[in-house]
Formats: sequence, structure tokens, C-alpha cells
Amino acid sequence: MELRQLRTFEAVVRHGTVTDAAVALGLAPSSVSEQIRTLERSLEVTLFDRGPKGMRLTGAGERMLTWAHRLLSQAEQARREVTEQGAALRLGALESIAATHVPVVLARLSERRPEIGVQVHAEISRDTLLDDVAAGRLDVALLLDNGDTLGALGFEPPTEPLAFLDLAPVPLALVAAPGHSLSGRPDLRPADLRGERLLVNNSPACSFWMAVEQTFDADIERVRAGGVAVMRAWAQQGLGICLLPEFAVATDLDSGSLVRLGLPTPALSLRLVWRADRETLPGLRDILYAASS
Amino acid sequence: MELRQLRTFEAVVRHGTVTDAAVALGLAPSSVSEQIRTLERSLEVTLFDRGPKGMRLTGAGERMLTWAHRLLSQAEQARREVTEQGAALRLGALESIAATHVPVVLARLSERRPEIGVQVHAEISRDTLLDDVAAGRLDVALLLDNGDTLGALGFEPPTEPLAFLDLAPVPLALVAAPGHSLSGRPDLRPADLRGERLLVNNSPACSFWMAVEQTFDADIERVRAGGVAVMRAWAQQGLGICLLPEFAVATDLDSGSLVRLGLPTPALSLRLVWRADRETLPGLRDILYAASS
DNA sequence: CACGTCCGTTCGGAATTTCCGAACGCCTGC
DNA sequence: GCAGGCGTTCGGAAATTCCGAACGGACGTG
Repeated sequence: MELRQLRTFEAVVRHGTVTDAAVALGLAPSSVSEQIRTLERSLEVTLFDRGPKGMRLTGAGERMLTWAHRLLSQAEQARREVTEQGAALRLGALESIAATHVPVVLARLSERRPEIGVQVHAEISRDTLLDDVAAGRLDVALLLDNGDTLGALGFEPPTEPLAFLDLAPVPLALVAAPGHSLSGRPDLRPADLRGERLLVNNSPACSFWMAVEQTFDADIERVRAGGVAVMRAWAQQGLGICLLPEFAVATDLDSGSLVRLGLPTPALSLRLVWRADRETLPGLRDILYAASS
Repeated sequence: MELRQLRTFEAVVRHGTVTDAAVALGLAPSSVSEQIRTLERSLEVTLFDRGPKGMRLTGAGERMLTWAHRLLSQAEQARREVTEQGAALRLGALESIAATHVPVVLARLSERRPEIGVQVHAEISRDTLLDDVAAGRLDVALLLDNGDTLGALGFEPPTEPLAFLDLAPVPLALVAAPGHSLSGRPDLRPADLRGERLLVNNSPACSFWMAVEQTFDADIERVRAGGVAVMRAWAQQGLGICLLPEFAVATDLDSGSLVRLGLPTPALSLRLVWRADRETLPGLRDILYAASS
């Protein structure tokens, strides 16, 4: 598997046919066809269903496309960073918060120290994120945690010395469909939820799931929904209740399509993490200063 | 910039010299040197300071190393995710043979290629089974047929190009109750059965019924029994004769509760079917090899 | 139903890339 | 001064990539 094949693969997906992709790539269709075949053989999977109207992705092809985008994008980022001599600070964030919280941090930093360049990397896995920080591949990471120690939410940080600073609280809300039997009751206790179905997302490693484990006993039924959007939708339809960050459900709470249940929930913190021995890194103290409230 | 160059680059960093990296990579030092030079030219940066003791990273090289690790690691993650989830071969079989023949095929495959995962789907209808193969929802199907072409038994295969391999014969036996007037007579002809009642099962689409149609004239009375078990029971009680796979009546023949009539019967074959254009499917050739006698 | 068009694939051959081995220059240590 | 170890250059071999021609399949049109 080489980047050249991924570019070809991605071009076939984008253009829909080997023939059009070949035109776009400046290659003959047979060359494109052969590259795809070679890639499939090296991976030992079929990436496309061939049809008279062109190429349709298989399930494996869908998964490959996600990776192809990422790898090609990062290869281009690599090229840019390596060739430009600017030492931008490399900030990693989980995809779950990259869209919502990273722009706020960047805006604040840009306002106070506009000369500091920041390069953002979205990661799927917190472990990978922290490993990248520990190994020096990222300068800082932005993630959700709570408590006084790194990992108090329930995950195991790497053994390398990591320091952190909490930038902002991230309140959570336990929400349910309008008219839910528990809505309107203040001072709920976890025991009051006995018999409820608690929607959780895909992964026990997710911050929200960990927050659920901090809040509720194991005997409350967990139902795996997909991501945050699915959880919200199911909650709206009365299929269960769920614990989500307030920012994710603020609109629904305002419009009445969801109601907040009166159970105290743990707050998460937006936490910046870096290697403790890297505080001499140019710009790090600046970002710490600039990014905090 | 290609992944192969990044692997070479990373090896030079790890081993410290072009010469040692070449040994590790199984290449000549000149090949390694040229790959590094080519990479540097494509990025338009110098990645190493050359010295008498080997290669030392420049600043750009340090930055490149971070990316090289990430890209190579993610390429490997991509490979694993794309191939693993697709690795299970989807095998469909009719329920009528799922219990009797599929375990044999799976056991044989597991013995020879234990790393190939198979996901079994039992189907009720052969048409559905073959449609699933034609449409790519199943990788292979296991069914009963005979003759040199798909469908020679009497069914109509889909129009998509399907290939097949016969794995094993499935002999049939024409059986009747002990003491039947035709028992003990060798060299029976179909005409000898005039006046007999021929037990058949529920569906003309069933392989056994189709085998009956291949063997007997339409003027021999058909009596619909239920499934194989019901047919066997009725034959034992002298309610008719029936044509069943030997494996289904072996015990009765041994114990004498049924007797075999001396009429040559067509043999069925246990047939593996797949899309002809899917032979690049990982594991398919392996399963073809492993599953055949 | 025949034909034309568009699709992807195969295959032999040409073009290009990669690799190799030999030769070389540079630097260091003895 | 010399030997050893390093990386580089270069001509040639080997491997890979690409091309064009030919083919078969599917679909749409008359």
C-alpha cells in the first residue's frame, strides 16, 4: 500500500469510474485499473464492486476511504510542515471536541498571541492522543477529564510525566424526552433511575461513557446508541435517557424537544495536557497563558 | 513522498547509518542513499547531515520523523482495520444442508486454513441464496446441484456470472419399507415404479424434489409429505417410497427399518458457488482449496 | 433483435523506476 | 601514511509502471 495507490483509489471514488479517474490523474484507464487491483491484492480485500456504470465501494472500501483521506491529508500536512520552517505548535484534540472546543481555544490564543502558529490534529482515540504527546509527536493535547489528577475520569494516562491545566468546565446534562415521568422532579437520585434505559455511545473509552460510569450504578440498563447525534435523537423519541454535554443539547433544551432531569451530574473539564519536561518548548507557556480563562 | 521512502527514512534514523539501514531493509546502501536523496529532492529539504559516523537528523528531519512515525503507524492501522473486518468469508447455505454439510466444510477449512474466518448464513430459498451471491451480499454459497452447469438440477441461476466447484458427491437412495414388493430386486427401472406412491417434500424448488423430477416420469404419483423426517417416517410405515440423501437414511438402512430399492439414482453434488469476477476476494481461493476433497 | 457506446480488464511491449555492484572520495583513528 | 568505515555516483540489470490494443459485458436506442 503506497500513497500513490491511495491517491488513485481516492480519485476513483471521487470520479465514480476508472475512466474518469484516469483522465483526472493523467493516466490510462488500464493503469488505474491495475493500481486498484494491486492495492486490493496487497490488502487482500475487494475495495470496489465493478458494474457497468462504474465502481461502487464495498464495505472494506468505505473503511479504506476514511483512512485514505486521513493518510493523504496528513502526508500533505507533513510536506507543508517539513518544508516550511515555521515551528507551529502542534495541538491534538479528540474528534468529539475538535469541532466544538478547539476553535474557542484557537480564537482566544489568536487574540492574545497572534504570532503563535498552531497546527491542529484531530484524533479518534484518547490513548493515541496521549501517546502522541508522551512521544513528542504532539506538543499539547486537548481532552475532557475531571478531578485533580490526569485520568481521574477513568482512563489510564501514559507513564511519561505529563502536566495539565483545566481551561474551562464542560457541564453535562441528563436529558429525556418531553413528558418523561421523571421530568419536573427536582433532587433526583441515581436510584430513581432504576428501570430507566440509559443511552450510551459506542465506546467505553469515551469521556461521556466514563462520566456515566462515575454517575450511575452498573445495574442501570445501558443501551448502546451510536454517536452523540444518535443518542440525542433517541432520547427525543423516548427510547431512553442520556448524559450529554450541555453544549450538545442546548438547542434541544431551549426548544423543548428534550428536557433536563434534575439529577446532579459530574462536570467535565476541558483539559490541556503536555509533557512536563517540555515546558521549555517555544510557545507552550504562551499557549497556556493565552488559552486559559 | 511515498510510504516506502518513509520506511527507509525511519530505518536510517533508527540504525544511524545508511549501511546498517540497508542491511536491515535487505537493500544495497546505494539504494537506501538514493531513496533518501529522492525524498529530500521531492520535499526540497535536507533531512540528514552526512558525517563519517553516519547520518544525523536536521531540524527538518526531526519534524519529518514525527510524521513518518504517524503515517506509517496509521497505514498499518488502516491495513488492519480494512482487512480484519473484511476477513470473514460470508458463506450462505440452504437450511436443508446447513446442519449436515456446512460443519464438514467448515471443519475441513478450519483444519487447513485456521486463520480464515467464515460467517455462515442459513437461507431458506435457493433463489435468495444465489441472489445474495450475485449481489455481493454473500461471498460464496453452498448448495446441491448436479451436472456440468449451474442449475442443471432444474433451477434457474441468476444472470450474473457465477462460478462453481463441486466439493463432494451427495448420493441419494430410493428407500421403502421392509418387505416392500420391489425390495431385493436388482436393476429396477423407473417404469417398475408404476403404481407406486412417491413421497416428496414441500417444495418443487427443493433439490430433492428436483432430483425426483430428473429420475422419474411425471406419471408416478407424488404424495406431498412434510420435510425429510416426515418422508422417512412415512416410508418406514409403507405409505410410499421416497428419494432421500443417503446420509439422511443411513441409520435406517443399517437398522433395517428402511430398505434400499435397486434403482440407479442421480447423485447430487455439494456445490460451492461464487461470483466469477470475485476470485480476487481474499480467502476465496483458499476456501476453494481447503474445502474441496 | 442488432448495433453502438461506455465501462473495466487483460496482456504484450515500451518506458520508467528501483536496485545492484563497482568505483570513488571523504573523514577518522592508529 | 594507511586502513577502515562511511556515503555517493554511475552504468547496467531487474522490476515496476504505464500504454495501447483487443476483448467482453451491460445498457440504451432504433
